[in-house]
Amino acid sequence: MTRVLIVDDEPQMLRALQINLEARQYTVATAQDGSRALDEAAAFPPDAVILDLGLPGLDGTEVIRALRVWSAVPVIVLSGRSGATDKVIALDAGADDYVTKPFSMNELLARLRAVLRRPASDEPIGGSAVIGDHTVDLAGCTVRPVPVRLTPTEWRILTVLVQHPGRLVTGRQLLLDVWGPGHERKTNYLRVYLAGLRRKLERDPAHPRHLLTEPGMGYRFEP
Amino acid sequence: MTRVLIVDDEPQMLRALQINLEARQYTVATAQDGSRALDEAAAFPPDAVILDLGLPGLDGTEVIRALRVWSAVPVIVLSGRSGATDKVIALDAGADDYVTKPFSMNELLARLRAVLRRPASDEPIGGSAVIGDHTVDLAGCTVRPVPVRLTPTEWRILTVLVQHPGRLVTGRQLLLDVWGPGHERKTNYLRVYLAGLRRKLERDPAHPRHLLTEPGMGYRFEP
DNA sequence: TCGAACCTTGACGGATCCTTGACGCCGCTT
DNA sequence: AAGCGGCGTCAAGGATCCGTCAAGGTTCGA
Repeated sequence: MTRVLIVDDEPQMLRALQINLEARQYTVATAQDGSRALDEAAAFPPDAVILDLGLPGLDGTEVIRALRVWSAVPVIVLSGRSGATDKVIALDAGADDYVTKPFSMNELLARLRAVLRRPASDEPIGGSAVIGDHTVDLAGCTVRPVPVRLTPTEWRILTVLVQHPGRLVTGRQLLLDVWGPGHERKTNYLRVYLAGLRRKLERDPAHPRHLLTEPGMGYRFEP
Repeated sequence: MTRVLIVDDEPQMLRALQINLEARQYTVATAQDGSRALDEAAAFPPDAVILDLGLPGLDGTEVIRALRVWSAVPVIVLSGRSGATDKVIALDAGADDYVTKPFSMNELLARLRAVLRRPASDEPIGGSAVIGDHTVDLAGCTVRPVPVRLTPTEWRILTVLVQHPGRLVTGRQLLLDVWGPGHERKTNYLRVYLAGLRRKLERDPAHPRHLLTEPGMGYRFEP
């Protein structure tokens, strides 16, 4: 179920939004001022936030900035002001969209669908993976129980693969993440380093079970 | 360098946007109609698209849908219409933002920064479908629970079909999306690859239930 | 200065995939 | 009944991609 946090100080607006969203099967949480909104977002991380700018106490822009310190949750700003500078300030503070009152409920819902459509970016940093007889710890850059020495480039490649377990990673994506823009064509790098990783980690490097290759597509880490 | 593709049929609007964006160090590509925009986006994938809705020929909404078949690039729609239904249609077609003319250049730039801020998702669009005993995951290019290996061309065809569930996709459209312009006559490709897909995914390849042929028309994915 | 570890680059055989043509089946038309 | 076009199937070739190896080139510390 998709959780939406609505922040507004006007009870009737809050209620109207809540009814409309719940009718569309969203789970709704509400807050009437900025600090309570931050508490609520921290306690139960929502999938999206609808935020009125004209809040008592903490300014709406400050709420966005505070949220953005630790969360990438999509934020749609509601505001009575239609001035361009207000929009610029809110968007640059970290808002994803800006809707001017009065607005159409259908438009707001469409914009909500639009920001929710983007891939949820709650991917954790680090993690660990089991390959053959080895357990690799990405955060600590260590391999247990038998210590195996990996080069920096090998670590970067392994990190990208392990952070998308079971999913295919395009050769282009891998080259982009590890070597940066401008190296998308050097697929031979990947061949060399994947061979090295398999030789060091796989039980049978000739028949890998975890660091798989998808011909023509890319590579995949299979847990 | 951040690449932005601007699509507008009015030369002066095109020029004004280009000058403003280039002054902010963006790399700008332009197109004056929908089909050229799609060609340009396929040849040099941009990091964001600014799209005028009132295009000659191909409708702006259709441009978004065609883009969304294979790309998740952020799209900001420009439009002279401020009606709520127009916004809803464009946003649900896959647009990320909707700006009504006349607009402030600073606001547009702020919205551009907002859509570019989200993690670079040059990954293909996701989605999943059930075919026979298999569940195909387009985002991860995986088939569960029994792993099935599909070739790159098979994935591209399946992506186009699954993105239009229940709807007919003409052979021409399929050839255009998968092989690009200039291959519209090679319908035998489709026969070969559809046969391969059915052999790998359908329970009874001789009597397909999900990857259907509409004689004389094209193909259809039936969920 | 030297050496070691690492990164780049090229070449080659083998595996995989794409393309192409041929053949037979089926439904429709003549 | 014969002809025709669209479709499914199959196999062979050519093109492309991948695994492997080895030889420089670079960086960094001893």
